[in-house]
Amino acid sequence: MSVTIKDIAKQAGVSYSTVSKALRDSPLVKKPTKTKIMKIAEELGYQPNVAARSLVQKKSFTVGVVWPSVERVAPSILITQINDLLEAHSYTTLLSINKIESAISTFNRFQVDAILVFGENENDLTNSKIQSTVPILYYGVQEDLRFPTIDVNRRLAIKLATKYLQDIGHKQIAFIGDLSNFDPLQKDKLIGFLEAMNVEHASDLPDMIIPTNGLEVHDGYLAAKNLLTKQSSITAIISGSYDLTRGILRATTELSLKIPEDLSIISYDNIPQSENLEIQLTTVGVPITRIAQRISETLLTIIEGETVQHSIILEPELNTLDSCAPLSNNHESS
Amino acid sequence: MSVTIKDIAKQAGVSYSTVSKALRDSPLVKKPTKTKIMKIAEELGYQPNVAARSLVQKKSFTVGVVWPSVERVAPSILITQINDLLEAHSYTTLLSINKIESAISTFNRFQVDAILVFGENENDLTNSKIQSTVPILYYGVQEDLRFPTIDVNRRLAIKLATKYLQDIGHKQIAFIGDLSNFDPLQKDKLIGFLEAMNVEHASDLPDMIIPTNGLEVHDGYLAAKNLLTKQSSITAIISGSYDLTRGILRATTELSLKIPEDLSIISYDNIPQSENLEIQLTTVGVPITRIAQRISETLLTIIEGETVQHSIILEPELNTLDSCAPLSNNHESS
DNA sequence: TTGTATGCGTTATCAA
DNA sequence: TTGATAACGCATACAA
Repeated sequence: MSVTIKDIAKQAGVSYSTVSKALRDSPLVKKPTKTKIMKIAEELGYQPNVAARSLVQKKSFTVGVVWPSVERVAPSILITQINDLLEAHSYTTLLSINKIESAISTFNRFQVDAILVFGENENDLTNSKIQSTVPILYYGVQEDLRFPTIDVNRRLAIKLATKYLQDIGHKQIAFIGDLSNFDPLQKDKLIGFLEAMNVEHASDLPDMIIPTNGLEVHDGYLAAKNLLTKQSSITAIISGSYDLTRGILRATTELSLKIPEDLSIISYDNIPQSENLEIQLTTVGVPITRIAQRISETLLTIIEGETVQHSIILEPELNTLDSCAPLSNNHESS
Repeated sequence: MSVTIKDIAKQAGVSYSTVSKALRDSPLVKKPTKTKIMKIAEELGYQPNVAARSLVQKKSFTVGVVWPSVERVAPSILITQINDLLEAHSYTTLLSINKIESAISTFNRFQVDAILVFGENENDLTNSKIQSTVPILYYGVQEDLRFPTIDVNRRLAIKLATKYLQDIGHKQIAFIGDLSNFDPLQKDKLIGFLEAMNVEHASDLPDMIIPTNGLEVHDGYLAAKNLLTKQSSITAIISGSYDLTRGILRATTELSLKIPEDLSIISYDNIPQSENLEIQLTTVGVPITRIAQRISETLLTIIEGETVQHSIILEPELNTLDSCAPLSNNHESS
């Protein structure tokens, strides 16, 4: 049986409405009474009942996050950051790993103040009839045109990377990315590459597009090892993800290739380089902190009932560090 | 503004208490009235308000899951299964990725019916004063002696595996596991190995204990490749995790080793083999379905207010498939 | 500065 | 078979 404000009131010898005010730090309560009440609440281990509060306030100070694919590691850092940001505004986040429809329904019953949806990229179920009184924000994929969406411009990211390499003289540039599933997010990166390379189809650059069988470290390793042992004309690599890059670096180390002297590398990446790699990577992408920031802001905005831009696209930035070098002449002749 | 039973009552021309009964499918309401009400509720997109319901019922039909380290992939399959199992009993699960203390506090305010904690293995904060009106169940690590815990017997798992290999004639058995962090869960596996091998310390078997630098596929790959290229006396490998095993298999494939003819392998594993490996692995561990089953049951039991065994240890099973073979004489001589 | 009364949406008890 | 009403825990407008 949990303790209520009435229990505190009894202990403190005041009315329970006074307790309610005191706990909310209202100026309508004298300091001594307030401190006394606070102390008793503390002692009794009082926890305000969210149900009761949200019933009267019509607000739960809670954001529901729909996360149907827990297995995927990538968004987990993002979630953590969003959680922290929202917490600073005294919002709690709660996750549901149910299917999107049922999760949204749950959150509606719980009267959360907003819902953030991490879409499943696999199946775009635009047909599903989502009913929600609560405002919804999508991240990643536009699944439902009725609700605003935030996404990052992956295509431009890879395009930027490619152009940069071209600017510093590279022509033989390889793109290593996962094209094994029909993940539109991964495909988009390839398109950015094709655009920068000024070709229509992937088949126009058979030697420069190196598909992997997944997004794991080892996939990058295999692709790079394969590429670098048999083909020496490549002077730069663009990697579609951080994990692939780690694999690529393992391959170059094994082959005793020096970065950036023998090979330039740019990695698509959102995550600030926490792990100490052998080298400071040149990366391209939208920093995850910026994504988290923008999502949190937008969430708070739609909670206020204000409307937001329907489709928010976050633009990537190139972060030039040590893993790229201009193409020197002696390199070209090798 | 969401629709309430009063809105439905008005539409249907009945009292709202009748609506309440009808929606709960009470026998106290005539069929025609019931169907009529149901229909209107449907049309209006009615969603029952959990706050109001749990306020009066003192029950939210919700289980809170504390999951402070979203990044870790391993438990995610488990959570998914538990979620499904509980859903079948009409319970909803909600996850929190906050720190354990704050997550538990949140769930208390939400008046969930039970809390499941996936402990952080890194820091055992037994000292933290956790206040909870709601019953708690720990999984993995016993962090707080006041609450019941479910765990799997990793030590026995590896011991079983080792003994089995010994039974079929192997003597030169290697254990590949992650000992890089001070993760007690991983350490426990090593102890099982040492017990079966009948030695006190890891230093007694320098050539047979192969530590990796992590639990990733590539870590297993490196360890195995290193081991198998320089040391040929090993006839069997016990792998501390499924991912390590995948790496090990890549190494053996590269080295053209035949499993089980040239080398026997047993993998620690909870997950039913979904991925089609080249070979049907002999595995040891507690099947994840069994873990999920037991956790769900226990959760439901403590929700009923009944007490459960304080420390539940799930015992592993050996699942002998194709990756192990008795040690033949010609092998021994090689 | 404190206390009283009302209502949030729902279930449950009792009366009709 | 239906309807009126109290109660859940809390916040708040209003009275004291």
